[in-house]
Amino acid sequence: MTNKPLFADIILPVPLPRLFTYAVPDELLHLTSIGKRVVIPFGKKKVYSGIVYQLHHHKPEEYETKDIISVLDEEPVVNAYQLKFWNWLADYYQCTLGEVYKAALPSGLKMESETRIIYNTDFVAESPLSEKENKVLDIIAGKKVCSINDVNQLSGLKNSLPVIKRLLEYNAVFINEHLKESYKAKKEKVISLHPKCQSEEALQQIFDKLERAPKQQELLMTLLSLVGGLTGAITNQSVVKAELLKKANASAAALKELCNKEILLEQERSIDRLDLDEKAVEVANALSEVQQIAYDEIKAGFENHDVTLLHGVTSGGKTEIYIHLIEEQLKQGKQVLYLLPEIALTTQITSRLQKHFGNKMGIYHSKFADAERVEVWSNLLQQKNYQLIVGVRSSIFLPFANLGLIIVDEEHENTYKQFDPAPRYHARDAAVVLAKSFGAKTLLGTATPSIESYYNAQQGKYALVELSQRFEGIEMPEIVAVDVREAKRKKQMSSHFTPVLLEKIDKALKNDEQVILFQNRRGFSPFIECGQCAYVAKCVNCDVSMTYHKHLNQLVCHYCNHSMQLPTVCPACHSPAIETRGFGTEKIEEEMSLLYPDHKVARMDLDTTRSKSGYDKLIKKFEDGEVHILIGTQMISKGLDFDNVSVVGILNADNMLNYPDFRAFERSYQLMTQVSGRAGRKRKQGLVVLQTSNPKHPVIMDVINHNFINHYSGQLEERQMFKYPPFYRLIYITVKHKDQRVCNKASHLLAEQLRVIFGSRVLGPQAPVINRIQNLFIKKILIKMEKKASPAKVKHLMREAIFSLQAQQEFRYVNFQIDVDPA
DNA sequence: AGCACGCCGACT
DNA sequence: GTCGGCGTGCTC
Repeated sequence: MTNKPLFADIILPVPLPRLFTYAVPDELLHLTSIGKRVVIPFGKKKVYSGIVYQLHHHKPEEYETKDIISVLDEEPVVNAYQLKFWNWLADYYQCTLGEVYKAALPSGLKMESETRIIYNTDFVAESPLSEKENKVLDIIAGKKVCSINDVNQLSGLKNSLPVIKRLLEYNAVFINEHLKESYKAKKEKVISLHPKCQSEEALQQIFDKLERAPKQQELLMTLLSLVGGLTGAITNQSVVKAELLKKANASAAALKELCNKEILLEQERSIDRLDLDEKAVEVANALSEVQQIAYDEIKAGFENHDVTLLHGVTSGGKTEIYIHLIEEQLKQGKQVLYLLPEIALTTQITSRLQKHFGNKMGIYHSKFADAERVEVWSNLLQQKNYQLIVGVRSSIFLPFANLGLIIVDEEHENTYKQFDPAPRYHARDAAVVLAKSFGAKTLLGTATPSIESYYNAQQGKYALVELSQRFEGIEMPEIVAVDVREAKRKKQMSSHFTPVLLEKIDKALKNDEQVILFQNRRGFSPFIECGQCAYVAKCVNCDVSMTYHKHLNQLVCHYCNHSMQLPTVCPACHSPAIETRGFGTEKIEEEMSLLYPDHKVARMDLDTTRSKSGYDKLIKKFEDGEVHILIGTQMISKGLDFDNVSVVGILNADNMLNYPDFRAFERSYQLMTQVSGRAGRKRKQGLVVLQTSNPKHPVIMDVINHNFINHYSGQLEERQMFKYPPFYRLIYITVKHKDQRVCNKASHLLAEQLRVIFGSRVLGPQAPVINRIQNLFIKKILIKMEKKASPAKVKHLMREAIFSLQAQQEFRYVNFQIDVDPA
């Protein structure tokens, strides 16, 4: 048999729309297989790790292949289900496999080369070096081995590359490309009883021998108590070294002595950071009658549907139903994925689930260290203990092997849609596809279904289960709309608060109850304006006004984070009459503190919860009653349960409703209903005060009446009339370029070209509300396709049009990005 | 996307 | 002259 040379098509973390073919050298033949990571040279000097996508014998003709350097894995890190799923994603959301790869793997499993500069200790200069060369060489000599970045930083030079290059020519330094693997298994030292001493008699003798060494004796005693007594010690249980020393208050020397005497044994154990011990697990609570009915209906729905939508009111006890469903899957040895929007994935929900599923449950969260994500990944890969994964959007990429169920909680949340960078995927929709590939079911749960999902349910594509009673007979909150315009006219407003709201807050605080105030805008005020000449401070990079943040005393751009000092006089007319306009959470916080000096006010928004602990701490404080008034952005609307909130205030319902987007009403309804759901628990009806200048607005009426169906049918009618989802499929093409003229021209030509094929389905190009972000001008083209049109064909034609445009010199650097099913 | 290469103006 | 900016082309 002749051995034909083998080639591998590799997925690389580069945004190029193709795979790269490498030759598999003979010595790696038996090691190379699909789904494994391989190290390959790329370009002149880069080294990457990529994923083997397929193997074949077709030698590429147009170019010489390079060889694979090495194979990193003994077993594939990506399985066949995943590769199939990646393919679907790349195709549906119009991105490259490389982009999917980048999004899918935790960075610890991706490796990029880093150039290392190594000092030549034998170097003797033949001719004197320049000042710069000397400086750089000294730095390298000092560190022996360093990266280009190190040199740049330490030398203060903007670009030290040319200098390094010259040093390289003199042979003063060497260079090698080194793959760095950022993930390292964490190790810890553990102590156990030495095997020689693992019997009762042996221990007795040892204690006798140690009579004159009380410190060592105490150490041994402590070990015994920590492992749970004599039996624990004899069955070889171990204790973390640091913990033992601390508990016994002993010195390392004493411990060393015991190890030398072969009484104790010190070993290194790589900890998974995951607890592998079986934990006591709580049995799930029995379902209430209503919950039981919903549970049965969900199961019945799965009989003949792949997807079931559970429409259950806020605090209807959905989680309890989920727990029962998960339990059932785990009993059958199936895996479950429980998806939550980023912000809702809090200790509140995870600890509740952990009680039931103990160490069978893994958490996949973007705020966790990457190492922990790698561990979740490998735990699943090796099919260790994890059977339930609770995670955010990106957990759909985990290496599942036999999924039985995916739960998408808060299905309506738009944070399931990734916007930047590609892949611009919707985790809910992708989850349905993922589940299908396993023959598994998907459960969508929410109190405020998205129009799309509810439509699918109404059409019979999804099964629909309604859970309309709140858990334990808690009443739905009473919602009152207060007319801000009228209050303003009557001069009754104190700042941004109507008398009704203040009165209710007073009452709640007097009763020792808590208050939540919702304002969907962070910062102090959304813009500052000169009272003299109407100058408004704008971002230098983006076409937006700068938001004033008082605690920083700075103006911040919410699009690019550019910040600047607050001017003391107007930059345009030099008048000192600079005024803040509008209001954000920060201002509300300040005003509340002034109005209620005896109560603790806290604010929860992006600025106060940048860290994971910041968020948890705030919630804990509020739960413990340390904070009486909580002010927040939409963050507070998501999946939080508080026991003692009697009043919720929505400070400005209008700015959501007026947002120029076809989903503005849908989103407003969802947001207001979800925020309202935070009010009232345990035998007491909560109150929601909704401040608006248009109390008769249909969306507000629907919120007040808890009338989802009316809201839904109204929206559906509009969607049909104006050609929006669920009747039409939307695709946005965003055109970006730093030169406005080029951007305009490119977008016009593209729209024209598309119109030839798609006619009036093409809208635009239009300048978005914010037409410049980070110095790039933006135009948008919208394509509205009938649902029945083949998306594959549409996308193909669209790609062709973009491709032909990009082939023109003028538009070579124009950036086109495609967003399928935009949120 | 990076990153090298090469051309050009600015400044010791 | 060299430093650094930026436009252009390439990656199996």
